[in-house]
Amino acid sequence: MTPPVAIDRAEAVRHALIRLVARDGFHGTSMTAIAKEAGVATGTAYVHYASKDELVMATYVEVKHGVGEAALASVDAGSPLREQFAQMWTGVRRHLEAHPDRARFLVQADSSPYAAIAHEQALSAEDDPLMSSPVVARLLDEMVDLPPEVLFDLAMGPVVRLTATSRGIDESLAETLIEACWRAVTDSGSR
Amino acid sequence: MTPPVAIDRAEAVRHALIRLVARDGFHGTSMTAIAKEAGVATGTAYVHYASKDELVMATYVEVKHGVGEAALASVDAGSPLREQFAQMWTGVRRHLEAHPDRARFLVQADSSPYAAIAHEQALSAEDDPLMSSPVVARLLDEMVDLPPEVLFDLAMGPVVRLTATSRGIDESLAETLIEACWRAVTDSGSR
DNA sequence: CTTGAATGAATGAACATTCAGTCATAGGAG
DNA sequence: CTCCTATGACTGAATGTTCATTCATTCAAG
Repeated sequence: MTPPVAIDRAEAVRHALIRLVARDGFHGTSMTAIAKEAGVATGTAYVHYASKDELVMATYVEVKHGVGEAALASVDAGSPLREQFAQMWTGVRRHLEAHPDRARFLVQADSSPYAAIAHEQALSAEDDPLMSSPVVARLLDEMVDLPPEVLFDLAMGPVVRLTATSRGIDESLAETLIEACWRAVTDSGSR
Repeated sequence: MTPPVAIDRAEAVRHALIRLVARDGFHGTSMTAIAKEAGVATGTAYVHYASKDELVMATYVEVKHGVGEAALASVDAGSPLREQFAQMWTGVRRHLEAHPDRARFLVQADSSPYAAIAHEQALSAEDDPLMSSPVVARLLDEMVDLPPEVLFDLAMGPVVRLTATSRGIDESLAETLIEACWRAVTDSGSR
């Protein structure tokens, strides 16, 4: 008769970090505030993470993974590539619309010095579900000759940044934007 | 016989802020460190700015203006629109390559809560040299039916983010990217 | 002499991190 | 089954540091 769900305090701390960074930025988010938001004592965060930086890293990696999974989960491998692209895009859109705090956390973490450190350490490539997916590999093949990170920025950057905004994305905006992003990374019949 | 250039300490403080945020992020950049980097006393920053937030705002606005001016300065009003776009893009690229710290500062400020506050206060529209330019207005007219901020993100976002990166942009990457960005915001002969 | 920029030591608040102690649980001994 | 002990998550007050901000004072220029 264990309790139906033992509280995962490490997760509570990570999610509190996401919420506070989304609202107040990295400056203005203290460990004290995180612990309070998570409903946990100050010391508890340090049971699970050696330092604030380590907590931020772990959270960043978790959020990135979540986005990657959401992207892949919505792709039907039988569809044409252009269709697969729209499915991925929409998968990410829905995931981030369901978790707008993660979008806001992500854009800030991605453009902060944390991102550089994280990519050196944890996200080399095989750790990233997107990079190691054959579905994505086929899509990248179809695209313009540009480094993968640049292609990601062109293809998926706008969804992430827009869901992080108060504006949000309605159906018609989504449709127009998917087309714009596809056009950017693809160059069907030119030159 | 005034000294050839009286030191503009307010500017020195702003530029120190940019350098430190570029290296260490907003967290990890203290007023003490800024003053030291600027070669002034701690109190001096407060002679010119009422608070750290006000200093950040002023710096953010200055950097944005600089990018806007660099964009416009390189446009030849007689060229075809597609050409004007490339000129603007290249103008921004060169400006940020000459000041990589500003690129790194900009991406961080733009995705932080500071950006939202700044846009409420100082950058309504008529303050933004880009938004009030007829050249830009004609370009926006030519583009896909999307909100101006989204068009900016698609058209110029990649330059800013890439110059903020260690990777940098070589000539061939620039050419390919300008085409990609133009394709994104424009939809000449489709449907 | 007056004015206002510039100074940097001083201040109190807020910060990240620590740690001595509490408590719930698990497992072995009886 | 009951008791005892060991384990480790959890706590929050305490620690020393660093922070943003202040202000009495100096200084240069008019």
